[in-house]
Amino acid sequence: MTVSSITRPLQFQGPATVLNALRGHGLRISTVRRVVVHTLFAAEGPVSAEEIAAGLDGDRTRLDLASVYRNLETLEELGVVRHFHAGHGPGRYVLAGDGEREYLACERCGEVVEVERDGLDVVRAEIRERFGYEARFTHFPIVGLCPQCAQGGASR
Amino acid sequence: MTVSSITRPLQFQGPATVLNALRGHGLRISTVRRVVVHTLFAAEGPVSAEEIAAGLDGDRTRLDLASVYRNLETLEELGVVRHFHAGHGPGRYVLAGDGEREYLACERCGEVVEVERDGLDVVRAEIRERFGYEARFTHFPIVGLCPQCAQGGASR
DNA sequence: TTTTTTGCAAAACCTTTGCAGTTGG
DNA sequence: CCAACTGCAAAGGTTTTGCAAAAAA
Repeated sequence: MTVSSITRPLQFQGPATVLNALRGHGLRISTVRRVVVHTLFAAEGPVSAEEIAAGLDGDRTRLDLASVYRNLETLEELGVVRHFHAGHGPGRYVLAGDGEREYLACERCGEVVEVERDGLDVVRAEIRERFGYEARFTHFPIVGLCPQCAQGGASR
Repeated sequence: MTVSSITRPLQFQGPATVLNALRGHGLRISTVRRVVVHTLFAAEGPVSAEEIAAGLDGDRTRLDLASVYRNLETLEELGVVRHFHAGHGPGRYVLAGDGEREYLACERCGEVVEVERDGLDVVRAEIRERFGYEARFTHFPIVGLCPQCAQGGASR
């Protein structure tokens, strides 16, 4: 579960920015909220609710999963966070803020690579022309085999 | 949940062909098995295990869901069936047999269109060149907005 | 009769929800 | 103080699994 070329959001440069935004919306800064936000900033890429609950290093007192999900939902409504589903397994959450980044997920090893903005525009255009579909890879990214797994053999 | 341009598999032309194949593998032809196979042939496109269990017309005695899943797994191992995940909700099962057809799914209305074989080769090539990823749309199809929903406004 | 398959119940996994109690402002 | 938030427990949706009973060959 590696993630490469992760860039930082522009709109929210750090936990403090986000917490301020929350305050601005009449929301409160609870301990859980603070930890969730900090964890998202500390993460090196998309993380699951479970990873946030457990703490990225497995240390720290566990957060309640339900509270994590509720917080992620709140943050998503504010445009601070978004999530996507890459294959089976739990959803993955990332800081949003500087546009809708897209990902390619490997269905064998779980690796997720971030694609630079507009990287899939050509693909989207092709699909629009041929099928009339408006492909959106932000919530359901493209799944396939990463370069390493593609060489190594078939899929699972 | 409409599906257009569905073509019939080549390798297994009808329920009987499949049942023979099953027999050939030392498997037994139970009532449930027979019904599952017939339902797959009667379906006009990808169907969920639940739809198979309930019967396409909602009539007929319900099949046990666990048995349906077990049968689908068996049929998948034999290459008779395959399934994919289009967005949230249950997996969808289709007859396989004449190659890996691919689908485009609408994340708003649930519509699934079948893409003619090789229809996404250009897209795959593009992704391979740019990112080194071997995209596979057979198990996790492209999700987006169908022409109708794309016109109608934003997504859910 | 033997081996496969079923039916039911339970569980696993991810996520949401209800509610009483706690906490932030 | 009061609304927002938490923690826990329960439930919802999809899929899997265990096991004794039933059915296929």
